[in-house]
Amino acid sequence: MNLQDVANKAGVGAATVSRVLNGHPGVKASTRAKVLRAVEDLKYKPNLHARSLAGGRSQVLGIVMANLYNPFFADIYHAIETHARQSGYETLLANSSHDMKWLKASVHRLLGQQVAGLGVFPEMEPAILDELRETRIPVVLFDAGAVGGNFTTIDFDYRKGARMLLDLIHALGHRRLAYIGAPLLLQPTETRRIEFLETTARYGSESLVVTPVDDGFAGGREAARELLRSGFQLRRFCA
Amino acid sequence: MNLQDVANKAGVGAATVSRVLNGHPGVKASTRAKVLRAVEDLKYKPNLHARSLAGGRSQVLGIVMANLYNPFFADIYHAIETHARQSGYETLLANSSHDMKWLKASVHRLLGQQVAGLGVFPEMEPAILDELRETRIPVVLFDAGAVGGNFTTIDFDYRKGARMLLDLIHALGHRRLAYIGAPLLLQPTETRRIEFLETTARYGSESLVVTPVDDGFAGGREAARELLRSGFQLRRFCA
DNA sequence: TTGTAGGCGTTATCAA
DNA sequence: TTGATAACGCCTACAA
Repeated sequence: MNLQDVANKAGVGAATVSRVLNGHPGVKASTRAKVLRAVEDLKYKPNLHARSLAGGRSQVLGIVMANLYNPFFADIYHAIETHARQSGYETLLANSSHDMKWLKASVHRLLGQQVAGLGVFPEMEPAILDELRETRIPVVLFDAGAVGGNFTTIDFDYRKGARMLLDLIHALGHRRLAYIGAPLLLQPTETRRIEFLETTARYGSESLVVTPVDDGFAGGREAARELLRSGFQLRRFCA
Repeated sequence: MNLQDVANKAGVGAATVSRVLNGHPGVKASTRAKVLRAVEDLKYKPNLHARSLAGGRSQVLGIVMANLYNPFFADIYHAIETHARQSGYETLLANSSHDMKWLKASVHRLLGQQVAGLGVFPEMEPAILDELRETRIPVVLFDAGAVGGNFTTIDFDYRKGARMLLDLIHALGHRRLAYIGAPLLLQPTETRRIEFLETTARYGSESLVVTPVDDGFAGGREAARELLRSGFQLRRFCA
């Protein structure tokens, strides 16, 4: 079931069908109608592979995430998708669960898919970064430090963010604080942990740091249990 | 940047490069080495669109989810992806945020992508279902009732599940129960709500049903607030 | 063991 | 306003 079939059914040339399907101007209204009816009748669906092969560039953005479990990343992905749509882009998700091998494979797959741009959130090996730099396609990195060329990066001031949060918590009257950090010792986690310790010390608040093994719900449970064992009762909730 | 370039660089024919890349047998070791070196030198990445156009079949499964925010669905997607990988399949995600228009578009996109199979989790219009039935490609539906042909469905006994949960809660000694339901009045939600009311009545437990407007974190907060306003204090946590 | 050529379904370029 | 026809990059007989 291809373009030619539709063209035959409508009694026109393949090029005309293509023009109608892509909204090109200069097609007589009656011809257009014939084509559309044939498309409808045959329930024709264009082959997207052929389309992007012939067309050249695509309107697809490749997104690589480490862990969609994490609502934080799910949130980011959702935002990206929404904005991409508004700008007429599709979105292609590839998640490599904290595994460098899969990450590499995912990036290569996305490149093979001829994406127009790439957004990468997990930490990357320098080798892949170099490879990406040579592709010349726009890449947005997350927390990757200073970069240039076709690279853009989204960086955060984790230290400041943590301090603002702790100030708020202190202002709300809380004096006994616990910090649950991600299991992987990434730079952002470390930074937040340090800020937590320094700020609670400055306030003279009681503090406790818990680092679960798992980066997910199991880790959360584990951390909560350890917290309770350590004497952090949740009295505040009980009025 | 294409097969022919690699072939030229390696001093062989395009077909040989293709054979090497696809692990076909019957290529002299020395030739294979030459090709691989050329691939490496040129940092060649095969065009996946051309590949699946020429190759015909694809090893890609299309998955449509309503809401990746919801950890339940994120979990399911993750499981699908893991198992698909183990069976040599890629996974293509399309999420249509509870919007029938996007759902339809997503399904069409996936079909255009020539997926080998489809997994659809949001509820579908009968029209799309009919369309899918004619494509002849295997489709797995979620809670879609009895189907046949190329359709398979995963159904749940929500009633029994709810009862088992309530029995457990009762056995643990709880006598004051609240039910927070999804905002959309889907069949499964309704079924669970009814079972909740019947079982709590049977046990003579105190019960309350809350239905937030939003299907997400905001809805959860809303529901929790309403719960607390209604006198459901969380005393059990305070020993 | 390797190369040549035809075809996959679409878009784009010409003529007509 | 249309219709052939040549790419697009790859795979796969078929030959050599």
